[in-house]
Amino acid sequence: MSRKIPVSDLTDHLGYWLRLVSNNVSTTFARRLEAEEVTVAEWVVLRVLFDVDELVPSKLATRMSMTRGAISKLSDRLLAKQLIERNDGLRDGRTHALKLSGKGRAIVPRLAKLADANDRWFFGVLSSEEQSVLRQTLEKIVKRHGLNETPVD
Amino acid sequence: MSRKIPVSDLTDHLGYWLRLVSNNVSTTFARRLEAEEVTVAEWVVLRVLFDVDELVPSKLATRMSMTRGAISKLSDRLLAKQLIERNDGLRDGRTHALKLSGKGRAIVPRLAKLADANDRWFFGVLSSEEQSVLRQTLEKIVKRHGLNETPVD
DNA sequence: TATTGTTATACTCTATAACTATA
DNA sequence: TATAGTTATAGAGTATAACAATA
Repeated sequence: MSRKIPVSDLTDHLGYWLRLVSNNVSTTFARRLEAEEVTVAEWVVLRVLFDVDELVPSKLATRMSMTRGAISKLSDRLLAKQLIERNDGLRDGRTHALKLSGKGRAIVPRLAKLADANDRWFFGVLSSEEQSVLRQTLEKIVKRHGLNETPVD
Repeated sequence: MSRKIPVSDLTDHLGYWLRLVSNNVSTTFARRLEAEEVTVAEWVVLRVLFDVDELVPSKLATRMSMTRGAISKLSDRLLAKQLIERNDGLRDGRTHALKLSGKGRAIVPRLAKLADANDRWFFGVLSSEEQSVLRQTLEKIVKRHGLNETPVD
């Protein structure tokens, strides 16, 4: 008698469902951000700078778990859009500090509202209890695997 | 008196935690797949074809919620790797059927084991109950928002 | 005319590595 | 030497649109 080799289905994996939902949340958020001409990665940079005032590119790279090259291109775009500024007057002549421009600081609260709305829209189909459990579960995975980085894509 | 404008934090959003975990799950899975020289998107195509035997590119595009152009490039790569084959003998002369090659069919069980291992490794930090609840919650979001597509990135 | 698949273009993000300037 | 930032290259994904062949 022949016995079929068991091959798991795509939908057998939690990673599948996570990816399906996460991609949709991020893509929808990206569309909302388009109105402000900002990408998701750019939003993360702006929101981080909103709190810390000044940050050198290498710190930003670590914080966002992106390469220095990627941060360089990202900051180029933000500088071109005049959403951030450079402070070249640091002691260490190799580096410089990135900080929000007035325009950049002004836009962050609007972007935050878009993020709020996006989250509400997607997760509003869950009860408060379900949302709370989901968050705890995700945070547990993050903590157990040491995923401290800020995701951007 | 001045009152600070409340600006939500990145970590206030469930979308943030979802993206953080999902990106790590997918990136880790992508690294495992590198050993078989297959990308995540390619894996999904192979796994879909494993069940349906034959599928035309436009159906695949719908199923994976990718554009026809993207599927075209993806199938080019899979053809070059000889993991799939084309059947050009369809009634509709504009299209053709994609199907697994012998090599492609042989590799799917191995890839499925990699997917299993990746999922176990990531979500094994959760109890069975937590895993079950997480899945139900994600499926609820998918159903409520009509996200029927198979994610690929 | 509409549809299918291909191709071209452009953009974002990823990764590696070479390169310059400075420490 | 090592580090910080930039730049180049390549790959994979996204999207739009033009195009040829066929329905």
